[in-house]
Amino acid sequence: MTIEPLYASESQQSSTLADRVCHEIITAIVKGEIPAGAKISEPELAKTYGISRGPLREAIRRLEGLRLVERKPHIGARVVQLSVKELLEIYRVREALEGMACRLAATVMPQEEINQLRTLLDQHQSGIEEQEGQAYFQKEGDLDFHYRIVMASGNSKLQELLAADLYHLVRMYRYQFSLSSSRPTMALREHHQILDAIEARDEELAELLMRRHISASRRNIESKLNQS
Amino acid sequence: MTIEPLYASESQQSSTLADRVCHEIITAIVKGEIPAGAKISEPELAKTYGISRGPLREAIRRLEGLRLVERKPHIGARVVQLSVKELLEIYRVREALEGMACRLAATVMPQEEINQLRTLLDQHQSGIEEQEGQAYFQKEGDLDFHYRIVMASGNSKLQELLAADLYHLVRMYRYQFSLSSSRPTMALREHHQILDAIEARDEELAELLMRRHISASRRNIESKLNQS
DNA sequence: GATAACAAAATTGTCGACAATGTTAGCCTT
DNA sequence: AAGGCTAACATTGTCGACAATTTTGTTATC
Repeated sequence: MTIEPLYASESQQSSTLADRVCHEIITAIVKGEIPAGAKISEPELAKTYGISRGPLREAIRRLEGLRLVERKPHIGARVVQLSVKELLEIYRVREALEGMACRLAATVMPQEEINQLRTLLDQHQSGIEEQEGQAYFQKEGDLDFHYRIVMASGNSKLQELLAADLYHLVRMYRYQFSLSSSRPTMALREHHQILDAIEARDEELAELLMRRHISASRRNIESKLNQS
Repeated sequence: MTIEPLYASESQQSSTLADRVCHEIITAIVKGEIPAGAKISEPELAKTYGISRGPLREAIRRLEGLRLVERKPHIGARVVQLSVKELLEIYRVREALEGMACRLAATVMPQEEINQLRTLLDQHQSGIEEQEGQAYFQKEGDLDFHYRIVMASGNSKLQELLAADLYHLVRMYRYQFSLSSSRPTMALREHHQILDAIEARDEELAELLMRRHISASRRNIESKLNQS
């Protein structure tokens, strides 16, 4: 794994306890170590991370803004409860936003970055063939591709809404339901097609392919979860 | 003014100091009482609102999540600095998201709500004719229309991203630059056309008109700010 | 007069303690 | 025995004080 997921670089130590613990809790929630719907006990978490309740409460306030927890005054905070309806809503929003991101990327993404991303896709290919990195691809690799497209769009608001807000929830849903593309080969081919369109500077096709790609993921999830 | 802006109903007292003060600070920032780029002094603000620094810091953490302030460790928080580039980026994002919201609203918005919204537009009309409510329309009325469309979309993620996050910034930009539709009559006509399309359950047209409406606003801002 | 090093002040970060609210368990009444 | 009241407990909300870091102001040197 030579190229690391970009968003994992959030793991910088940020010199303040509240920020550091905030990232740790995000990871814990995303990976399900703190299960969905669980109550967040301030004294307990404070002890777990070895900090006081002050910084911890600040961290919880940020988690609230990220929609990872829901707070009720004088009652406490709970990890957000997952619903299939909301997951599908997120995918509809992603369709609109990432379609736009992809169109922008087709215009402004430097050739250098395109080459790097192509390399990343090749690594995903190897991972799938060897069956060893499949879990990685399912859980993180796919989103890493999307992440880079979004960052390449050059629209900072788009970057904030998707990469800083929505993607935490998407990752969480994937870990929880342990679903997400049971179609890694197909998804990877679509990634290549999208990148081809970007490299060809074909805005319209790039947007279309991205929307179709996300739409396919959504329908995949839909059928999987409806049958159960 | 019989129908109040819906998002103004955030002014509920939320039984905890941090939440209450958070809303107060949001209003102060949006209206420019705390000017853009200004440093947020914790002791000073704490004294202003008569609270301790604990809840205040929690409030600041939420403002950070709303992108209304930027925080640097050990240095402090500053009100976000406005840039024309970002404002235009927001409008591009709104084009995508509100276009989608409008398409959804065309499908699911109850006739009852459509009628209410039509009444609201009539009030805007009176306000413009009498020239008395023009300032209101420019600053809040327009966004209130958009707010209701978004809420009518039924997609909770869309509602969160737009109404809970982006709209604070949009309102702030409008107050700061004291710009926004110097074309209230034209904008109002477009609002009616959009509502017509929703009432006719014409998804495609509704989305198209909303995108065009926001795009026109953006170009209006663009030309205004480029000439200066 | 300008610059660098140092010291003092102010600000942010963190903590522990107290107050207010919500929850729970036990008791009493019906 | 079931339901409601009460009191004890636990948790959240708030505060003031202390520690760490940055900024500011001063002084001495070049």
